[in-house]
Amino acid sequence: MHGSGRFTPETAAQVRAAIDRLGFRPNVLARQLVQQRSTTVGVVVGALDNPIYAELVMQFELEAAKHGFHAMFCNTQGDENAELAGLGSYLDYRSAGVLFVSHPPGWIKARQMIEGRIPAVFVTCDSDWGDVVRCDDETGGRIAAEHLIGLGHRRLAYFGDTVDDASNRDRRHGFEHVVRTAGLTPTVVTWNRYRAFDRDRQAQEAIADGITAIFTTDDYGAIELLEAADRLHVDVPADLSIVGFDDVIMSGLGRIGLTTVRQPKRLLAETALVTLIERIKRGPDSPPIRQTVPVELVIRASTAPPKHLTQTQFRLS
Amino acid sequence: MHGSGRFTPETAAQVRAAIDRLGFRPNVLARQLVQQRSTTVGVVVGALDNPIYAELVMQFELEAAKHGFHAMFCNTQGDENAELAGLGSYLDYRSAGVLFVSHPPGWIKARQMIEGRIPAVFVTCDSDWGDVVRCDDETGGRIAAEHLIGLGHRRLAYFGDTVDDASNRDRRHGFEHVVRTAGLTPTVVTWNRYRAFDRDRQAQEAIADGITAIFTTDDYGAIELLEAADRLHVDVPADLSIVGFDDVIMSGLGRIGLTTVRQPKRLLAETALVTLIERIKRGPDSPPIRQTVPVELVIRASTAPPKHLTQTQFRLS
DNA sequence: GTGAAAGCGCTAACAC
DNA sequence: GTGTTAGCGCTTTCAC
Repeated sequence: MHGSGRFTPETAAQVRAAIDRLGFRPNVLARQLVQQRSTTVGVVVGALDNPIYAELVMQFELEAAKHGFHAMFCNTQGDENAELAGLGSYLDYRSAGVLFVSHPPGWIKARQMIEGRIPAVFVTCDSDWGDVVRCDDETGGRIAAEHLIGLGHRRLAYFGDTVDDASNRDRRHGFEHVVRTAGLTPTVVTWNRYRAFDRDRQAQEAIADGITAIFTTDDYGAIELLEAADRLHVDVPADLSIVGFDDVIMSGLGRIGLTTVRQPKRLLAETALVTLIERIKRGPDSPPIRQTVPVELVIRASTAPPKHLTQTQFRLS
Repeated sequence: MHGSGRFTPETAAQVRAAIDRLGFRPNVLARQLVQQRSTTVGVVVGALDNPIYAELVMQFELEAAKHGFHAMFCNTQGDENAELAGLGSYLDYRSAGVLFVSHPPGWIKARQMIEGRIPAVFVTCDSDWGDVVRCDDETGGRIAAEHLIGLGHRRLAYFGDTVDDASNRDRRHGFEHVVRTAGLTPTVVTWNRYRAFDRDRQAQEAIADGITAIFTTDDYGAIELLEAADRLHVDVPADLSIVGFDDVIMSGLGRIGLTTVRQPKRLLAETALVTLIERIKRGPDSPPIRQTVPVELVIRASTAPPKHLTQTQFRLS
């Protein structure tokens, strides 16, 4: 039935009819057992209710299906044990690969479990053992800074996540580099996304300190900041410009209107799958593959020249 | 190793050590092949980038993991063939169950494929053959109407999706019932979520028609409507009150502030999994299980008394 | 080119 | 109780 062999057309037709009639479906478990390879790919994600992950994970599945793979997934919720349990089950299923969407909370043990057994590709985050597909985070930070400085801002801040992984670090470095090159000194603040009170205080301090523009490490943080600004009656963008990173769908809503650095989600997913397939082909011993995809600045309503500039212009006119 | 049998403690320790050393993991495929049952559950979802689905699907996986199941998923994107392909692979994997998160686009063929083979539970939508777990849509529509009428609105509209499935229908019925009982006549408009231009026109017509309050069949639509209102410079809630349905995380943002009927996502997922397990236990021939979970009105900034009322109050004072 | 047979890794049933 | 064996549903190899 599977390609080879030749039968009389009527036999083939009969068989096909029987298949349809009985609804026969080959048992994937049996096939994969004997073939010693599976079409399952495991996706490990922090939490699907974070829009950027949901968008990425959706693209993964779409791409996986396109290549004949079947997607499994688990939400780690930032919990190491949940992650290891998920990875364990991918091991048990003899998955063809695992896709990490965010920096694994239990990365040491995760490595012990997976390395050399299942091809792993890290998307949107870094790794010193698996393959990695990332966007050009450094450039992202740079264009954010260039945009803000171009608008006339002189007092700039970077608001970063408590987990300072390679992606966040590169975004910050790109940003800091441009700011320093312009002869300015960026303020760097780390804020805990789980503590609303602290966030408000930190936002307020930055503003009291004369900061007029903030680059955050992701849209999630940027939107939190927007909320904090609203609560503090700080006008965005008149009193404060904000640039995010990711470009989640939400950021494009009129009411949010976040200027941000767009990650090409579809392309990230395509590249991730192609990388995975390449890795399967090359085997575990060939050197790690590292891919970078470009980013793009999307200008919306959350950025504008700082107020003192607009006032000056007003006085001049 | 699996519970029964007794060995000397040292043998057990040796074996365990060997397992750890070699990283042995039982092959799930082999086990499930011989046991004739699997721990895979398939989730079929429209598109994960719709927040309500992402939130639900995340809860499914969390619940599934809690019960020892492993989640696979596929995005149908509203495409019948994509859905059938996904269902096919769940069949091939001999999945323990399939969870439908939205009304299946290819429901006739879907039924033919799945019914009698894999337990199916429909969450947030209806079905005349599988088990269903839904929230109390009718009551949801009612409390939305009661809230708006209680605020003093007299000209009310329901904005429904083009797919008028059982959930949408019940929400509308509940809404209409209360409105009519109050001696009023609701306007019903069906809008196509894929055509922004039409939506703006329809929103404008409703407002021109004197509508002061709209209940939409989901938050997605409500937020679209909010956007349309902003574009048309219609003030929400002063000129127009809006009530959604779902309570996605986004709706709780200060800038969105959508009054909405909350679906208890976690509870829906818990109930769905319990129902699935019950179905597996009972076998395919026992009658369908239907479960309902309660909803709750969440009042935010998108609803207020209609302007003529506020003006009257102003004149009176 | 076609059919029979071996075996993938595991579990369950059955003698010992 | 413990060891052995059959067999889950496929694919692949190897005679014919």
